[in-house]
Amino acid sequence: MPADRIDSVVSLAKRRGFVYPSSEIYGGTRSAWDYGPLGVELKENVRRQWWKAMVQQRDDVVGLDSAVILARDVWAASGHLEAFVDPLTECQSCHKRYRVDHLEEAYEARHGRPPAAGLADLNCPNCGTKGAFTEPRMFNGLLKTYLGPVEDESGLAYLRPETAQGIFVSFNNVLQSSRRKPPFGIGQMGKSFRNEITPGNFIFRTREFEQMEMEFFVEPGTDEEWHQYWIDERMRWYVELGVRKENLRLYEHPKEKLSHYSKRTVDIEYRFNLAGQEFLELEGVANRTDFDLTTHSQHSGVDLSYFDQEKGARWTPYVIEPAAGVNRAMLAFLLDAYAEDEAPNAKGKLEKRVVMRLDPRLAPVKVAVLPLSRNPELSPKARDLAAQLRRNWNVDFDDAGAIGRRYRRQDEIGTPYCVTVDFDTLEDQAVTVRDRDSMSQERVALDRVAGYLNERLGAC
RNA sequence: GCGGGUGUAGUUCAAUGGCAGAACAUCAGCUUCCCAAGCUGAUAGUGCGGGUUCGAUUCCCGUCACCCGCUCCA
Repeated sequence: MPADRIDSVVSLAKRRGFVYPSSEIYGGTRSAWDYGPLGVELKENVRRQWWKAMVQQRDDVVGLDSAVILARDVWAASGHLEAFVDPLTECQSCHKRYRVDHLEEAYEARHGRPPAAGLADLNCPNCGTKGAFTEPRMFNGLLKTYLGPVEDESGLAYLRPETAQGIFVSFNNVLQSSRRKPPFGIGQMGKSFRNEITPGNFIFRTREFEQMEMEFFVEPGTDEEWHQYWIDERMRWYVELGVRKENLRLYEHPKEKLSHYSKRTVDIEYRFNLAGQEFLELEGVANRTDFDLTTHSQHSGVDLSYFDQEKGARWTPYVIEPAAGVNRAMLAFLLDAYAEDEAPNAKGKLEKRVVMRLDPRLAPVKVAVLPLSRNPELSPKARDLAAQLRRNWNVDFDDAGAIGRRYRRQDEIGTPYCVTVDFDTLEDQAVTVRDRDSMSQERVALDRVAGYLNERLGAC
């Protein structure tokens, strides 16, 4: 893979309308990107494929679309208020975490004065080691807003930093209304917000981003098996949609660095070659144990455990969570689809061709209809065909300029099929269908075009 | 957050303290045109804000954005 592939993809993204810097006419705004006409299609296709694989095609998963702004108590219970908002430090000896202000208050209470050298003067309350604290850090913050007419504490609300909590707090409702029982899952896609300290690297880390999360509820004791199942399942998904196996790898989180809710987390990493690192996280598959359901039971006073009729026992399900980023997935698909090869030009000389080898299910445009030239007979015929095909797929119609150039334009955005209407069409009622990858051409009768494409594109 | 770098048309690059150019791309027209062909024409730019100056795209300051490195990364 060329080292500058990311640059080529970023440039192509802007040029062809996948991704632009947001608010560009005002100088841009940090870490915000807009998805253009092709980007919105690609992103939607990524989402659709996830939903199909994770919800629609499974009997044991149902969907949900919860609110972005949840009750404030949700974030107190989930641990996010504590873990996300305050300056935290960690003892490098025993890896216990503290709020910096708590430590300093405790010191002052004992000595009557604040620590002169700050954290370096403090002993770890747990293991006693002195001066082993990391620099205090504001962890990923929650974005705040104020609801209602007065901007005061009573209206304070948070934008969700993950979609998962909306699932946990609706657990009982879904359980009841969908008549499912563990093992079963609840899937959800949507925007989340994190006040990242260091956003950047194109769309890789942004403060506003989109998640595809699924919480899979299982009986305690079966959780480790299910965890492995979902790791494999998610790897398979990426590969099936065009990510090369050699560009993926698994990363096992070290025990001492696990997040507050997790027993084991395995990341699916992709070779992004960003931020000075070869592999970066694409998706996390976490075993969240019964942490979330238990903590919400305690804080809300509503029992979120499950009564197992068969066994006559009540237990709190463990949760396996595959949590993917839509934007990261889209970038990975773009990077692995990007290819340069050679194709003959009008003079028969080989020239560089940029081809996005996107899986047809992901391609923003499925079919381009191209009359051989702009002509009072060809163009209307081609327009009619385009209108007909448009009932099933995203279709581009283009009659401007040379035919070769129009093929190249479609190659660059990953359109799998080009249909050319030529002067013979007026006689034989047939068109040429050209395949993006094989560059092969086939003559297909006009009234068979939709069927021909349907065989190849299926339910794209 | 720290250090460094870069901001000129959609893109890649020129030039200049005194009218900012080109190529490619885009758009329109001509061409029976199957892989970025040809011809004619058109649209389009000094990130933003100050300062110095008769005059600033150029020099200075600030700011914003992006890139690289470090840091961070539940």
